[in-house]
Amino acid sequence: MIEQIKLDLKKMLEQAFLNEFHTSVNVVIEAPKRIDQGDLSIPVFTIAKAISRPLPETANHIKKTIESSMISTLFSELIIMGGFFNLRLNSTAMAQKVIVNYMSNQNNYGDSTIGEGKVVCIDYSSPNIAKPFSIGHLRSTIIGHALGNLLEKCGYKVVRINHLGDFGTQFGKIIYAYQHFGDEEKIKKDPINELVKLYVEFHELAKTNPSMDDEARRIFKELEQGNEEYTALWNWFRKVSLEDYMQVYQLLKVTFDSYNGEAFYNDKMQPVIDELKAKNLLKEDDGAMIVDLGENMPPALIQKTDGSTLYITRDLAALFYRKNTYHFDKCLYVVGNEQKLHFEQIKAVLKKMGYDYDEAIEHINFGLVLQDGKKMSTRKGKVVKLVDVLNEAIKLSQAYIDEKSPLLEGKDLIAEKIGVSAIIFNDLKNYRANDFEFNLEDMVRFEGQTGPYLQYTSVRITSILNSEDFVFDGKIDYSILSRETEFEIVKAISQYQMTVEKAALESSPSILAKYLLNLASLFNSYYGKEKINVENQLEKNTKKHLLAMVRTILNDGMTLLGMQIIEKM
RNA sequence: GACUUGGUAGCUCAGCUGGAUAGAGCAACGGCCUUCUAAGCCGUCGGUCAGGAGUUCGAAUCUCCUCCGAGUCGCCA
Repeated sequence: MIEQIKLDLKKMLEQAFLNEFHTSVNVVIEAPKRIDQGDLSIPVFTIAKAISRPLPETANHIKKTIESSMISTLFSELIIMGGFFNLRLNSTAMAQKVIVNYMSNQNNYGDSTIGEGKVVCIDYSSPNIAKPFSIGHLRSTIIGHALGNLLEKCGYKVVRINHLGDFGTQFGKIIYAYQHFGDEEKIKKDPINELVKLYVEFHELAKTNPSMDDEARRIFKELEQGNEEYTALWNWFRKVSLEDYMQVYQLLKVTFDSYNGEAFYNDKMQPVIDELKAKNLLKEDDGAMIVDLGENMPPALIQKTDGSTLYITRDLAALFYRKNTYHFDKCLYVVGNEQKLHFEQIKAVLKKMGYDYDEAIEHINFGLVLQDGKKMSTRKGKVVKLVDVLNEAIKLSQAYIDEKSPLLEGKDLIAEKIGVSAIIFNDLKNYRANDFEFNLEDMVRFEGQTGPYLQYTSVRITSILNSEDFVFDGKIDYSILSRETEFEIVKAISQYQMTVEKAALESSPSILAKYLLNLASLFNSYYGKEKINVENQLEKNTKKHLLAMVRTILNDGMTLLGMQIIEKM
């Protein structure tokens, strides 16, 4: 709502300057850093320069223009402060608008229509079969899930795709290892760990025995061509791995529309290769088939010397399949920073093939999960399992509950919701592209800018609202909402929708996360100095309206991020 | 070496299409529970925004150079 006012003001002023000075100026309107500087601020420097007038004259001109305009009633004060022109909003009028707007959208407050009629595919989570669900996949899962929710809130139709890493040379290696030194019983008992052991062992031995790599490649090639023995093993590995991942998805409450992984595209790659050939883009180089992408980018390797395919070949097949099946307007890939080049290459190949939707493909990159400042690697066996981290967080929140509210009913489920949500929020509160040092202590922290802080805030409000019947009836004393402390909260409430849209458009859940922290902090300060359940009925009712709106937003926002809402803690 | 990305308080990070006195949380220290949940609130301490030069009325933000970390650079994904 504030955004709308800014926009109206900007347009009005720019038009006025155009009319009077025949100059097109860019009027910038921002929020001042300090409350005593008003609600909105316009730096006058550039405008004065554009119309070649002194600062004071320009500022006065702005003042007169606003005073004589249709929107003058929106403001209660116009202040000239040095080179800045500051405005204070008419808080009563503003508060009324916010309440009316809220009452007419109570069940879907903040919903946006910017994505109506558009389809977005999101490729996220995508763990590698036969490997543990790592902390890196956790990031992809959490970010992708939140983005899906944000986009849906904005009206997009979202297709959630778990592009399982269920194919590739790694399977040649694991099958080789299994056949040479594997043990069926052990795998049945502890599938993923045993498979990882085999994989790690393979790499150890292959260091001194390079022919093993050739052998693994051969096995994978035969698997690709349908060898029955290998296919049976592959199916088994896939099945036990998926069962393992499902535990994590259930804990995180994450679901997908499609689990089509790389293997699904096994029979869809030849057409891609044929098309590349037909378009004269494929050329042989050292026995492999590549697409030359010019001097600024390394070539894309489409087919290996032995004829088997690569990651990019499968991703291209997947891309075409998605385009034809879902007719997406955007296709997002929630994948780590280290694959930046890969996606640039995909776009480049697509463009070379003559397709025009390369701009629709977006690599939603995220920071690497580092350990001791270095990338974690499965090959060295240094993997932190996600289930362990989640369980650790749940255990800690159980300890917290036992200490702080030992009589709480349904402790176990609440502990799970707090622990899991803490992990999710910890990941989403920071800008996704930054690297992420793995630190269990930080991940399960329960004080300060954390998931539990948001949940706690919501619970506090619930507790107050439930103390006696409350109905959102709009019976409000606006002189209370227009006071400085309350009005700060009203302003924040009015910015929810804009925040959701921004987070969705920039694929940055952290924007929403920071907003929620700020809103919660505003409430907690307020709670610290104002009593809500006061004698005066109208005052009490007014304050409860404010709280109800804050809670609606907190709960909705947390849900969008993938966190879970609780009523008591 | 080339390209990408980052360097802001002791730690984790916001702020980056140029705007006012650079903000939070954690840690440290001091207050606040006979009153709506103290997983909270209030306060104190903490800064050469890596370094240098430039553009500008104005630079953490833009440009260039240097230093440091990370990632990627054909047969892994």
